[in-house]
Order: sequence, then structure tokens, then C-alpha cells
Amino acid sequence: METSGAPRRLRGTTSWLLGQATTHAARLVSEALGAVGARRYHYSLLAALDEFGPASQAELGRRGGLDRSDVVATVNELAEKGAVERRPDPDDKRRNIVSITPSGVAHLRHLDRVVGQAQETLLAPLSAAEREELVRVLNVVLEHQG
Amino acid sequence: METSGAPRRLRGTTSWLLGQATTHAARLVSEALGAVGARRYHYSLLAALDEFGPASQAELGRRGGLDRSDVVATVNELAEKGAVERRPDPDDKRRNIVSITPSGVAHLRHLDRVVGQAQETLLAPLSAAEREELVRVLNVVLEHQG
DNA sequence: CGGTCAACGTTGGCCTGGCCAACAAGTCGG
DNA sequence: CCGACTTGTTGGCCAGGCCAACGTTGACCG
Repeated sequence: METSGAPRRLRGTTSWLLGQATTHAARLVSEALGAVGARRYHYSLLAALDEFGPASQAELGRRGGLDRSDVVATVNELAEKGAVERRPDPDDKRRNIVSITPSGVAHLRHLDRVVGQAQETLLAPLSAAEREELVRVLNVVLEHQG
Repeated sequence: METSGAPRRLRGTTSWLLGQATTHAARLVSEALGAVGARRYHYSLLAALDEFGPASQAELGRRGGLDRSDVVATVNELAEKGAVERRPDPDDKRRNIVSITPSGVAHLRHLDRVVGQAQETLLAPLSAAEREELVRVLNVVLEHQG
């Protein structure tokens, strides 16, 4: 075994790097959202509605990778805020149709700015080119996974 | 406001991208570790010991960003497995000195491979150059944050 | 020397995020 | 009409990250 002298640079391992970076980024975003009284799920759900339009809760869950049960809670909270409207689907009595309200859109815009700012501080040390490359690479990774 | 017609590409937002990528990466690593009965903390702590040598629990916590209380639990579990040894510090009765055992080193090597494999599947769609660049950029970001 | 403050290990608890199981109500294909 | 499936909902589990408190011990300063 060559575990004798020099300390190994596990920290330099990509996997660990990823772990560090991910937790860091996740915390930044969560904190930013928490500061304005929102959670990740709120943002995810509002964004999905804004992007793809009204949908049933199950469909919303599929869009954002949320569990059905979590969609219930999130829609409840957003509905209380008036950011979202939940009404029964006349064509399928099992379903609720969830749609974003104008107030919800405004709220989403706000969250957009907040999250964008968090990302700004995170990526501060990177040049414009590096950021672009990072975004591109991350997109590749994500799309590949489905 | 130009929020009229076309759906916006929120998903393309870097912040959201980061969110997606982070959760995805975190899950991959956690699953890989869980498959061999380990957790993030175990890996983190073993790596810190292997890299920097024996230390008190508080010091270990600082190295890996773990809370003191979590270090206690993790050391307990690792000690039961025989991967780690905890003995009182003769020079400072407040402290315990935690050191990694040969078996622990072997265990760590195993975890290294497991985590590396997870990362391999994550980064599969990337070219060697892209991976290098990704690692470099992530390092920059992390170092900048401290 | 005594007293004060800080660090240590430990216990216990909280909140969040992600997940799963079960259920009743509803839909749909055969 | 019957079985298989979907939907919304409730309840619960486990992990991760954090914080508060406590008793013990050490360092420092008057």
C-alpha cells in the first residue's frame, strides 16, 4: 500500500468537489428563498405553471420532479397566498386544475430576482465565458439524465 | 411589462439549473453511498482523517463542516465498524483523539471507488476537456467562498 | 491562588427535503 | 359490469443540517 507519506488530495476528487459545490449552492438558494418566506418547492411549482400553463397536481408533480403528496402541501400554501388557484376539473372529477394568478406571476418574478441574486454571489469569481461554459455543461449533464 | 405571450425559459435560468444539478448530484452520491451502507458524513469524516491525520472531534467537525453533535454520532457508528478509533487525549482531558484504522482506510478506498463510479455516470456525457473545465470552475467557486 | 471565560463531548430536539404506503373517489378498457 | 389504473390526500419515515443546554476540563488574568 502506498498510503505512507504524503496526504492524499481527496478534496480534489471530482465527486467530493461536486458534493461540496452542490451543498453550497443548494444552501445559497434555499437561504435566499427562505429570506422571502418561500421554499424550493414554491419556486419550482410556480415556474412550472408559468412555463407550461395550468395543469393537474399530478402533472405538476411530474413536471418538477415533486412527489404528489408534496404538491398537495405546496399548492395549499401557494393558494393561501393567492399565488395559485385550485379548482376542480369539470371533465375529470378526480383532478384539480391548478393555475397561476397574476399575483402569483408577480411573486414568481420576485423569486426570480432573489434566486438570481444568490446565483450571482455564487458565481461571482467566474468570468462571463466561464459562466456560460458552466451553464452549458450543466445543461448537457441534466439533459443526458432525463 | 413584457410578460405577455411566449412562455419563459425559467428552466434555463442558471440558478434553477444549479438547483437541479445539485439535487441530482447529491442524490446520486447519497444513493451510491447508501448502497454500501454508508452516509455522506462517514465518507467526509474518513476522508478528513485520511488526509490530515488524527484529530479531536471538534477539529474533525471543522475540517468537514460538520456540527459537533453530528460528529459524535458519526464517530460512534464508524467506531462500531472498527473503521475508526476514539481514545481520550492524555494531554487534554476534554478531547478525544480520533484516528482511522487500517480497516477504515480500506473502507475509505472502497467508498472512493463507489463515489467515483457515481460521478462517472453523472459526468458520462462530458468530454475529458469538459470535465476538467468543470472541475476547475467548481474549484474556483469553492475556494472563493472559503 | 481563585475566578472567569472558552472549548470540548454529549444529549436532545427542531425543521426541511425527499420519499413511500394507504386510501377513497373517479375513469377507462375489455 | 369488472378490474386496472389514476388522482388527491393523509400520515409517516429517514436523512441532513442546525441549535441549545449541560457538565467537564483547560487557559488565562487578576
